[in-house]
Order: sequence, then C-alpha cells, then structure tokens
Amino acid sequence: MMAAPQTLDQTLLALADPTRRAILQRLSRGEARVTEVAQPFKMSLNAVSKHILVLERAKLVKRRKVGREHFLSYRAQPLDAAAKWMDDTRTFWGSRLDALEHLLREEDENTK
Amino acid sequence: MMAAPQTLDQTLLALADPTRRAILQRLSRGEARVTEVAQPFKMSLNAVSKHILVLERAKLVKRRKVGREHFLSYRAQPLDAAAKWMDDTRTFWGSRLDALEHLLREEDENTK
DNA sequence: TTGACATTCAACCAAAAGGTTGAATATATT
DNA sequence: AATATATTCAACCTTTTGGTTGAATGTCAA
Repeated sequence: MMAAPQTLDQTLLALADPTRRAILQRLSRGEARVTEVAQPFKMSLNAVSKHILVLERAKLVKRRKVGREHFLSYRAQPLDAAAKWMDDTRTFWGSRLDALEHLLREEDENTK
Repeated sequence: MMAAPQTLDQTLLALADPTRRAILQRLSRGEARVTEVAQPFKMSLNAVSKHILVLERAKLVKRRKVGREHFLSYRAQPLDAAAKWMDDTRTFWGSRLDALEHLLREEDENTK
C-alpha cells in the first residue's frame, strides 16, 4: 500500500531539518526523555520540544508518558515509506535508461 | 564519501513539497522545457519556475539552455545520497534490535 | 504543603517559503 | 524593425517555521 502523499510530505518535511535528524539519530540508540534529548543542543528546551512535536506528528517518534517523564522512541515505518518512495523513483530511472546512457551519466556524475 | 549535511538538507527540503516531487516525476519520464513542466499545474508559470530553482539548487535538476528554451533533466545523485542516509539509519536499527524485539515492534506497528 | 522538576502552552518575533503580478531580458519569427 | 515566445527578476503579500521568554500544568520529593 502506498503512503498518502500528505504523510510523505510530513515525513520529508520533518527530516529536512538537521536538528530533527540529530534527534532521530539520538533516538536510534534507544529511548530517551525530552530533557535528555534536548541536552546536547544549544537551543532552548522549548525549541527542542517543538521539534519533537513535529517528529511526533510525522509519526517518526512515539511518546510514552510515565508520570511527569515522557519517553521518546524512534518509529521506523515512515522512514521505510519514504525510502520506498525514493527507491521507486530511482528504480524507474534505472530501468528507463539504456546501458550507454547510464554509463555516460555515471561518467558525468563522477567528474563533477 | 558521505554527503555534506547541508546538501542533505537541501535535498530533503526540496523533496518536501508535492509540487516539486511532481516535477521530478515528470522529468523522470525525460527532459522537458520549463513551460512544459509548468503546464499541468494550476499555479503561475513563475511559481513553477521558482520550484525549479529550488530543485536546481539541490542539484536534483540540471538545466541545459538552447536559445531561449531551457531543457530540464532529472539528476539521480542527490536522491541516491538521501536514500543512502535513510538506509544507513534504518540499517542501524535492523542490526540493533534482536529478533524478538523486532517482531514485537512490527506487531505493534501493524495494529495501530 | 512546599518546593523542585519535567514538560507543554501561549504570545511574540524574525526569517523563510510559497504564491501573486508586472517588468525585464533574450531569442525567435514575420 | 516589430512582435511574439520563453524565461527570469523584482517587489510584494500571507502563511509557516524556528526560535525566544514567561507562565501554566502535572508529578515527585522533603
């Protein structure tokens, strides 16, 4: 099943920010609380909190509340979907170009 | 070699817009002029021209000028790099989770 | 209960994004 | 030379984004 384009939008938009990608990297090493996630950044806790909200809306992050602490974890599904979209687009190209064209393109790509 | 994070930013930002993704889809079927690319959209030619500039800055589109006509073509490299970043992030997870955890996560993912 | 802690909410601000229209530039056509 | 075509540039507007600070909320700990 193909992801709704709106979802893809949200995913890519969420990923198009280095802070948010860094947050995901952090979470890819395991669950963490909001404060822990925010710690390495120079910006305010509030700013990070907002970034987390964006990631949450995009379903890239899931929140589990325990008392006053919110534990955040990485969710793979949207990234999988985005990767699939990319693969599809790229695969299309691969099958469209004939061998010579493809070779020339690589050539060009490498000497840039 | 790893892409500069700035480049990844540009790539993902460029992709995080349905109009621009549609433009790329169009170009994945072959070269086209600016006017041709703009034709299906409801927005003004100028708006599309701006989108193309964004794609060009992200090196997702290359421009070849012939007289007054500008021929646009799709470039695969940045998408490749973005896909690689995603794969890397995802692969990390894949190798980190043990089989049971992984299974439970999938389970959870599917019943949401 | 008083106070510290974890987190969000709300209001605000500057900068960027995405669109518009109108003018400019360069090339083709007659 | 005059006009039409292809495209960008420039100015403008509105909405969104990414950040700030200060207050509110809810929970733990003394």
